[in-house]
Amino acid sequence: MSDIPKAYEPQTFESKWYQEWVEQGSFTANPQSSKPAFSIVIPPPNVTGVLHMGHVLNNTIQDILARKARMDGFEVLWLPGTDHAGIATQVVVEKRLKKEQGQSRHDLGRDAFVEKVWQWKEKHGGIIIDQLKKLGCSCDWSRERFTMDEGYSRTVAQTFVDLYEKGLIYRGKRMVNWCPVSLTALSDEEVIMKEQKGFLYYFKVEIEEEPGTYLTIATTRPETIPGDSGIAVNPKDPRYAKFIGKHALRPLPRESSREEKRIPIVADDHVDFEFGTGILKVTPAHDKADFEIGERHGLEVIEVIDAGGKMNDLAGKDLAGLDRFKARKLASQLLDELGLLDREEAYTNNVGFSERADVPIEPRLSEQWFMKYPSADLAQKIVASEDLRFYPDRWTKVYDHWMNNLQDWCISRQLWWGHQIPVWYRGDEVRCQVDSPGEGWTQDPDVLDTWCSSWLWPFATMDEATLKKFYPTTVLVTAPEILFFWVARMIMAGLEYRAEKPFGTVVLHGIVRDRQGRKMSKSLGNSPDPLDLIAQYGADALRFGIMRSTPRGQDTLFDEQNVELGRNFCNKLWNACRFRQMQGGATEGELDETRLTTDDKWILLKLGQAIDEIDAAIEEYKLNEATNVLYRFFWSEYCDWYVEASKAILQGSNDAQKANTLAVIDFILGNTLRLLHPFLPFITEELWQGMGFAAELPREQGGVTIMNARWPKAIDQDFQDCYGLDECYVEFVEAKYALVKEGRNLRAEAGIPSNKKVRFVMKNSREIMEHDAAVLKILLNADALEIDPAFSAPKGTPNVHSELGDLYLPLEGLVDFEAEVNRLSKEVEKIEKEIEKAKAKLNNPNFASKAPAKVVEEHHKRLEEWEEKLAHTQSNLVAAKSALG
RNA sequence: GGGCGAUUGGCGCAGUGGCUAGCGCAGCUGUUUUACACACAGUAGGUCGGGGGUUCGAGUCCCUCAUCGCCCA
Repeated sequence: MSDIPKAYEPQTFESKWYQEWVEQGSFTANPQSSKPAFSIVIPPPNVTGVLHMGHVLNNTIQDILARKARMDGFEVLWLPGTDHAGIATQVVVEKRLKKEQGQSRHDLGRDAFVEKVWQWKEKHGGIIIDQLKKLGCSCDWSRERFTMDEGYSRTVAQTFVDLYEKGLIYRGKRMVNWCPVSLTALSDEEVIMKEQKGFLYYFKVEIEEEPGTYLTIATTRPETIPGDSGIAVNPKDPRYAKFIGKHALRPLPRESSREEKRIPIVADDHVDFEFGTGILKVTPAHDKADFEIGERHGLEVIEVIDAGGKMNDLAGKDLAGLDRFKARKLASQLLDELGLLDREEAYTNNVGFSERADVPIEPRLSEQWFMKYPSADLAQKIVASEDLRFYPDRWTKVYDHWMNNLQDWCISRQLWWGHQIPVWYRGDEVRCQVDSPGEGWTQDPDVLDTWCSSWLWPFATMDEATLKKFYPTTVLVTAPEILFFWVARMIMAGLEYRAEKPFGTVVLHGIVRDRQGRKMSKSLGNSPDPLDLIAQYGADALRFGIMRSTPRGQDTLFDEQNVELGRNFCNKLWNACRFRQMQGGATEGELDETRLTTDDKWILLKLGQAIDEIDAAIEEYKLNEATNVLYRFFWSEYCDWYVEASKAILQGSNDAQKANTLAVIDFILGNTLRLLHPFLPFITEELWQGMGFAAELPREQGGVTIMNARWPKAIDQDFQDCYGLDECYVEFVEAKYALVKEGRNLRAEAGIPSNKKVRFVMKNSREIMEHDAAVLKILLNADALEIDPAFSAPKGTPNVHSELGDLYLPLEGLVDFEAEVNRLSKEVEKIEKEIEKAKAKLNNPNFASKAPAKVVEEHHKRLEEWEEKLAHTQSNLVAAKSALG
């Protein structure tokens, strides 16, 4: 590091170190290791995906935890991989096929299409993995897994067979959420409720038994009228009781015969009499609640919308062939023409949308595979008993609520890309087994929901030896969005198949939003490309920026400024190391207790405090807090105060003292680099090597890479005793620095530029040692600092009062007394207010009698301090006034 | 409709019932001083969403209302 560039240029070393780490095998987990295990499985990103800010946040957290654990002496496994993402991937490849060859998947046929998807995956599936490497993720790439790997797929199939044999998987004709664009069933979790502005159509039906009598029904979906097979009212609703058991005439299709139009009026408790007119049209084929009502009353199921969302022949001549939304308009028109449309009202309701295709789902009766969740009770208990913990812990309630309302899981998808269901048919025979029973058997064409494979991720990715060492995993880091999709299901799968929880802790982080709080999305164009940010600022800067701005468990409002701030921090670190290098001298000298200055003791104690705070923060997964402590310690405490103070020695001529200061600096920097390494892996490695810290250490303590360095130890009592680190030095040094601030303020008030050297006089009230005087001088940028306990200043000399004494800025006729009077008057006013407040409190007899003695005493002391300050300021004010004349 | 969360200087956030409510960014003023202008120094800016209550004492605890966000129906 002889030739360090002035500015921090991450591009010059980030990829170099990553390659080095991989070549050294630093990320590889050894199941035979005798060290304690720490393991994380990555939430596998979609194989079709590209890195977005959410991944950056998610993986940075995991990397911090993994790197910290390595430094703590754990054998770490961070297991990476990707997810085959059934619908998303199939759609991507289908679109491509259409564009490039003008073909649909049906033109190719199933086998050829699946082959195409594999080709696509081989070619493009590695993109996101490469991007994670750019971010610095220390995953064990030798164990990279894909949910469609052969071994993994087999486990998925075996699990299906097992649950089938246990009677937990069954096939049935049910109402499912159907996506008319993807042409597949979806699970409840894949349906997103969205508010939609629409209309409530009020239409009339005639009572068959009472010609001329009409009932008015409100519906949001008049196009489904041809599918109505009944009318329902609440039996407790007096308005309609007399119609129960009679029949209504369904107005559509128009061409139906009177007999075909005749539908029964039934009584059902589930009808809400507040909604609309309190009368419900029942369409069992196209609404889940209606289906249930239909079942209770034996109503016919009339399907009028096909799989693609178009009206079929049963919808009647007028509507057949139309898209469902066009049909809605036409249906209301037809009702109007028939004189049966009473009115339309604007109405906002919640409509379920397909998560993937972003179109309204169509409830549809179809033959699907369903799963009753295994080990659900245990899964609920293990979280309730805190044997498995969520951070932040409020998510336990959300989890619990979902677990209390478990619905069977629709696991079949009408796709080609995925794990084909291991069920075989020959004539009427059905067999559930992993491999084909032989000739003449055909496999169920459906594939499994992607989550029905990824729920096995924490163990299906590991071989026996790995499981033995690393299962259950230590922590799972993910977003609450997939608490039900994935986390809850993994818990159940883990308990069922490993008889053990899949992870001890779940860390749930927020969503990355833009500055205005909007979710980042491609269509809004508000999502920056992390790779661009890395190219511009460096991966470390991106990591630091996002961690520093991410409140625990709350959403992150992302602003590129955060990354810039991260870059600035790296630049500061870079230059602080550069400054050390420029002082020359050997690295890592021993600390000599007898030569430690008050500033040395202060910074060592501050380091100790920072280590304690960082340890505590990481322990609770408050990584932003840890980041902030690092920022504060390094920038404000070390650079702004300690380094500046150390110049009093480094620019002096005492070589032995200089060497000791350098030893303190090396001690602090060595610790700081290690503390920062999990957050900023690249720059810390570059500097660790460049500063020569690596050279002197054994391999397992950071000799080869900072990755293996030991996490800093707390500055414990032994250390403090050994180096005479008493808390009284913190107090003294902070009083010293407070005096510096006051003195600098005096200069600024007097309009003296910060680079102009001036003379100060200190009338000290406590003993000031030579070193401390030198530090005061350099920090005040004074050309002279006289220490004179008997100093008598000319009247009106600007001065400040402090714990260590009074500091005067003799200006010989240059004082602007008017400004001074102004400033001091304000000061007096402020102090008087504080005194009033303190007095009021102390004069309250209840305060004296009920508050703890310690608090009362503190208030007395505070009052005294204020009064002393007031006296001083007032005398200054009087002097300034008299000088003014 | 049910649940969860948020509300503290312009912005983003900290704040175990008790120091003068902190921090960072942005702002303003000054400075190219020998690590860093991606910097340094100084400085302004807040009756802690409203209202009640408990308490000697409330940003902090309780009740209530309001606004915003998320999840579930």
